[in-house]
Amino acid sequence: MDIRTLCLGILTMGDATGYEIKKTFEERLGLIFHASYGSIYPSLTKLTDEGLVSCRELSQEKRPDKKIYSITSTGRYRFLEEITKKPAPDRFRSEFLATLMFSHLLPAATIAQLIDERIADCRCKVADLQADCSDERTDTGRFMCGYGRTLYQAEIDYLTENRHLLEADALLGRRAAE
Amino acid sequence: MDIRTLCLGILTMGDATGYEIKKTFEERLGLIFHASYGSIYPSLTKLTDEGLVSCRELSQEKRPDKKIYSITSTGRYRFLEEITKKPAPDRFRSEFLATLMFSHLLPAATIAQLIDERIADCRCKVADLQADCSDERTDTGRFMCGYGRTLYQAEIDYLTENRHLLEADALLGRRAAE
DNA sequence: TGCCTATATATCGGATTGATATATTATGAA
DNA sequence: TTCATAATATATCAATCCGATATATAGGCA
Repeated sequence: MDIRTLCLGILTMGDATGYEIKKTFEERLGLIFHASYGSIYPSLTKLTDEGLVSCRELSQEKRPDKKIYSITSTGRYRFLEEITKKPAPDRFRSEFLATLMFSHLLPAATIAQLIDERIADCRCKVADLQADCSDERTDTGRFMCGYGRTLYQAEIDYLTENRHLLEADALLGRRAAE
Repeated sequence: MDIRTLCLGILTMGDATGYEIKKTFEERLGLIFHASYGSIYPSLTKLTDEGLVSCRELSQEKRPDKKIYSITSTGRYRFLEEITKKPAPDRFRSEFLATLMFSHLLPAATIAQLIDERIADCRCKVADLQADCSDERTDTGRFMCGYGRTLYQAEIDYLTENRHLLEADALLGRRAAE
């Protein structure tokens, strides 16, 4: 599944412009999938060429012109085909964890600060998700919020209980380097 | 932090060939960061050009020739600079969750099977990490294993307790489509 | 007045993936 | 025995995607 397919998915929920699709990615898929204009606009052009979406232009007076995209019936069928395929494994990349892998090369205070900031970030995300959840009207929406909240909370708990392991390696590494 | 930097980090642990660096990514950074040959080999070439690593060639009799890379002192310094920077936010992409976002378009049985398979995958990963953990000799290694295990277990628990929310939406969606 | 945010489209360089090519040996199954 | 495939090793290519940047207008606010 690529961004082209997910644009199609977003259009099953209603017509939208490229700009609105970007907002949907941020607001509703933020936990799951990211997409930039640099991939969304070319996707929409390609989908139009393939007849999976249609496009009507709307000139506005006080705003730049809009291109409003609608999914076609071919597009709807293609999207169903795509989401019926076995999903590819998750892709994950964490510079935070990559840094922690080298704890023994860093001062213990740096590691401590890094973890403090991470925990603060996670708490912030838990709070945001908690707030969003009450606005969600579907069970699927609530499921997604809960999913994020649970995993962020699990991370907070794990970091709090096990950070001493890294802080110990940072101290040992320093001593070894002296 | 890019793959170039992480190759440098792996070389702080000892000399290695491109092939061995790839194995290290899979075995020790599998949870955290992925890299393919298509990014590792060009990285090593560039790092050599920049003087951050050095390279000696070793012709082998019963194997293809090796290029063994070593980090230089400039490289070591550069790596420390890089990991002292504030880490960029995690990048995450899940086709599994993206599919679940559209539960209402799929039969309840498909959703159920998808979640069953996901739980099986997670259990498998928890078991692998459990086994790996006993081989780890550093606190940092044990911390990383524990981190993965905790998050996969949290996912299993959440899916088990909340899958009914999605299965309900799948049934509702079907009924609405009829 | 100046600055930021929001609306809206578009493109470009650079990073990265996944597949493929090439070549040899070892291992295990049929 | 024979066939397949895993392991060792390097390298490149098309396609994908991100982050930054360009362009333009309007509204809010200090």
